[in-house]
Amino acid sequence: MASKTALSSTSEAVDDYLKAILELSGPEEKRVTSNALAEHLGVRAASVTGMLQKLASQRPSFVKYEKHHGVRLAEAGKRRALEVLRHHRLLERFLHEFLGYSWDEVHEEAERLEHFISERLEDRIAAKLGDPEVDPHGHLIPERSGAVPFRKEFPLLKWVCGVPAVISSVSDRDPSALREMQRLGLVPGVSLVIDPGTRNASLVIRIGGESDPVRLSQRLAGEISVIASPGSLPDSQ
Amino acid sequence: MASKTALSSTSEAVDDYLKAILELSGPEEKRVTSNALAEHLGVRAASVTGMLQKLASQRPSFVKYEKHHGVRLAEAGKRRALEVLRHHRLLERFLHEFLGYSWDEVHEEAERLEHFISERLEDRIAAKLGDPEVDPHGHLIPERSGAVPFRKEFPLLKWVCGVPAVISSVSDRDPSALREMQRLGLVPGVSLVIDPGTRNASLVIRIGGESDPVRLSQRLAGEISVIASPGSLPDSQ
DNA sequence: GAATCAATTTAGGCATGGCTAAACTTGTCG
DNA sequence: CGACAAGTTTAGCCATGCCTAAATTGATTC
Repeated sequence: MASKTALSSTSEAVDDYLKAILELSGPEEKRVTSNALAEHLGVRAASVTGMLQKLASQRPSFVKYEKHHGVRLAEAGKRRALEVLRHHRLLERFLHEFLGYSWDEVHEEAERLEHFISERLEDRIAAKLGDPEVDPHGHLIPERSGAVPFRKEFPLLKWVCGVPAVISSVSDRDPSALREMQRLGLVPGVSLVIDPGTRNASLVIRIGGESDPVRLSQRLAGEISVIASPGSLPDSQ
Repeated sequence: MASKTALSSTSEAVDDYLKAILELSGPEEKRVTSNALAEHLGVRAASVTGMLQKLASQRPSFVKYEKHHGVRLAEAGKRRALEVLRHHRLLERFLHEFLGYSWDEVHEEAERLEHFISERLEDRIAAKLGDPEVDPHGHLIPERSGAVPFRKEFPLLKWVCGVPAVISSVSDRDPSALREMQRLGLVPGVSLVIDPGTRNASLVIRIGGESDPVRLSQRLAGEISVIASPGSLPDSQ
């Protein structure tokens, strides 16, 4: 490798660590433990420690790391993590919209390519798509500037029985779950209500305006996030 | 890395070696020397030796390598090299046609992405483009099956003065040369004739039907390949 | 305050794919 | 034949990023 972007370039592995920290630290930007990272990334905790030490000691530093007390993103790390996340979501949308990829196929391809597309390609794809705000799973696409769009959403499993909700997003990690959701019509934008017949292990819901209740496994329900159905709650202002 | 394609997967580096051997060995599949590979790849000869030993000792073997006597592609290596080359040329065409990339911008982006696109994406891109036969620089795109299209073409520098020719392809490696060629209208499909006024160092040509002669630096002329203008030579049969 | 346990870090290794410096082949010329 | 130069290979080193096994630390709990 002769001369890339020179200062503080990132490898695929580094990208993956930064993305994982971004995701696991959540909107409150909590510290993330080595173990949580190890599990999320599918590597051993000792490998995580090694990488965190390297990321923390670089100039500019990608993470703030305190031994035995977890890690959080520093400015440069957050910037790169958001850029890669933007790549991922733009790619998913592009593959879906222009290349006939199905809902459950986009994630894997985007996961590989997100590390390697240039700023130029990122821009061309965004332009071709008309600067979209969400990916095919309903996740918000970070802006080019690094601004982070935010939307308060709730796990379906914690939603209140009887209150109408709209699916805001679904996890993109499990293709078979995605196929099942598509079969049931559980896609972002669809409204539903949790039925009183619900037990602990699984959820009974009514989808859209339909009257037939559907039983949802906890595994599937756990992949879905919702927001309040517009108009269902008085807007407090 | 847990479980990829398992048997004989390729790294970016391996891909680059195989592509380089394919290119340098030419249609006659001559043996390629370590030095030639080192120069082409921008690494030291010692590094090449190490890699060739590894490639030759794998099962199935990617190359046939004899110490001190160069290397040639084995079956598996040729298959992978052609696949990567197909990726490259399809990507160039796709970036040019669908994403507004200019002639001189496509190579760099395609060079990075060619290693990472799946068979599925390769197929979708090919379908979207209508299974094209050439890339934006006029190079033939290998078929999915691994079949190698072939066309006898000649370096413009070795073409005969006065005989009409058509540009069949131009090298994609030098963006500034490509911009200059585009400015002059020297793109694949354009016809030209070498003028008698030609000296050793540079070429004088007439482009298309125009009467104004143009002086071409040897550097630029060296990037251009031509075929006989249809009808200019009696078809011997 | 000490024992214990889980989480975490250190120590030491492995594979990949570069590098330099030093040896060794090969082919050519006298 | 023999010597030399160019080309090639070997030997030994570095960085990345993963691993296992063995410390170590922090947070209880008595």
